[in-house]
Amino acid sequence: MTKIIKKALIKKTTVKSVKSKTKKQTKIIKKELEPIVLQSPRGMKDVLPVDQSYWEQVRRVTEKLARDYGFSRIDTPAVEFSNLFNRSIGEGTDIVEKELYSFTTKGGDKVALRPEMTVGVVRAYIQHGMNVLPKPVKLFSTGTAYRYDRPQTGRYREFSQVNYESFGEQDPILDAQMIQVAARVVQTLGIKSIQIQVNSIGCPVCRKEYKSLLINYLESKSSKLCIDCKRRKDVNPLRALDCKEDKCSQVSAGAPQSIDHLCEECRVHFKNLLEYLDELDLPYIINPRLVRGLDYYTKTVFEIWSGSEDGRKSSLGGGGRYDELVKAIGGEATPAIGFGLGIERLIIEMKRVQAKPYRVPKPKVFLAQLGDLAKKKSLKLFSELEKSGVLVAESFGRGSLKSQLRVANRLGVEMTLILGQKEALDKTVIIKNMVSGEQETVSMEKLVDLVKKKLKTDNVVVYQDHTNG
RNA sequence: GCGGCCAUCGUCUAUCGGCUAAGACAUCAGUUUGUGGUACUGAGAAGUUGGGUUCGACUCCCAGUGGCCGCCCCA
Repeated sequence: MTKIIKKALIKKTTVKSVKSKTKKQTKIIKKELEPIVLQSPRGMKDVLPVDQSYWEQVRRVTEKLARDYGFSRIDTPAVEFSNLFNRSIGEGTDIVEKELYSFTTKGGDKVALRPEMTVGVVRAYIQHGMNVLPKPVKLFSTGTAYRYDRPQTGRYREFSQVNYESFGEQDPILDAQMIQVAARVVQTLGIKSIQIQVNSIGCPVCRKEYKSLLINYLESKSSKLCIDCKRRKDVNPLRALDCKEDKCSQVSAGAPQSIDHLCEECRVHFKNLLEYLDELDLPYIINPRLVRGLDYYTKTVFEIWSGSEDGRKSSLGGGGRYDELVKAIGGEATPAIGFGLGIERLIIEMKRVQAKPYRVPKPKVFLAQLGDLAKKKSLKLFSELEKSGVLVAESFGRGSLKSQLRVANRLGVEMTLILGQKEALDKTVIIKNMVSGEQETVSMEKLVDLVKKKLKTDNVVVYQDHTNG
């Protein structure tokens, strides 16, 4: 970025010295001053038309399930005050420490692009006094989030999430239901083989005790840890349990596990959750080393993983309970739980398992026009068809009938309406059946109804064939 | 933030220290002007950027940029 500006500045000065007097040349020079890089910023992708069928499918499924499970939609800004994230996600976390897109506005406000969805929803919940609504308050949101890290497949600096949050209910039945919703979303999208990982990291009280226990343990085995984990044991000891180094996993195998050191309340909560999950027939595995990268979680944490056997597994999303968060950022104490799923990751997985995307309806009628008068009339005819609900394709810019029919053929339409000079004068239109090639001339007045009728008849035939077969 | 691999038309690929950079698919136009497919003809379309080595670089070297993979982290 700075490089480009520098380059431009350098060019500017050199150009000035050889600046010509003619206007034309100045114009060309001006163009050179601001080189436009034809490339989206790092880690940010265009979602192209060819991919929209997958996105549309995700939108449909996630929104429908949100409604089915009683979630109301909420949209919050992509930008929030920086300290909202610092306090809730945690000062020491990677997300805040090195991945936050933060900047100061012209007015001097310190703001940041949201690195996840939950915190903004919680802020909105408090700000708008949603605590007066009947509990639980269930909110669904979807949008982009931003993290400044190194892009890879399924990991972008701008990425999209769907997010489900529920406020005001502490019963573990809700934990189970949220996990169920997450699994439902993923599986409804066609990703059947998934793995649900659950864990409990306790409440602030028992987690603190467990933490010091773990630190003591790691301290005693310090010599057997890798360099990273030596650092981790002080910063975030729970992370050391997740290290892939051989020697570290040996150490962590013998390490105290958080679920063995929960307080009575947390232990019962977790036990009940597991019972609900059993009741739901949701297969899960307890991953005692599942910790999440955000500080606000308490008790239940979970992740949904794609279940590919060929090695490559990726987390599609996750979430957990955050009973302390609402109070921590200024609301009244409210138990809550939520989860997010990464849309890009869902789509990667859908493609991998060849899940069906949403089929966008295609036009079955093509409108071809020939000659000046017909061209003028065709514009209105098109809109009349559109208004009556008929999907029509056209290629008004093309001159020859031949090339228009070629397009019609390639689009695979059922019929082409031909409006030529002669027809325009007679107020008629030719209907050409693209399968049989038969043509008939009909009056302009009857056209719309006739087209609709023809399409309908065809559809009926299709349905009949279907049921009989 | 660290390490590794990669970079040619819209897409996929080829080639070479001398390049007028080749092909396929796709696109557009046409094959006597009011009818689709196939076929045929033609057109447009590329070396990521900046330096260096060299008589000469798309090709070799360095850096930037971007992508991919691993770590870290996570969606």
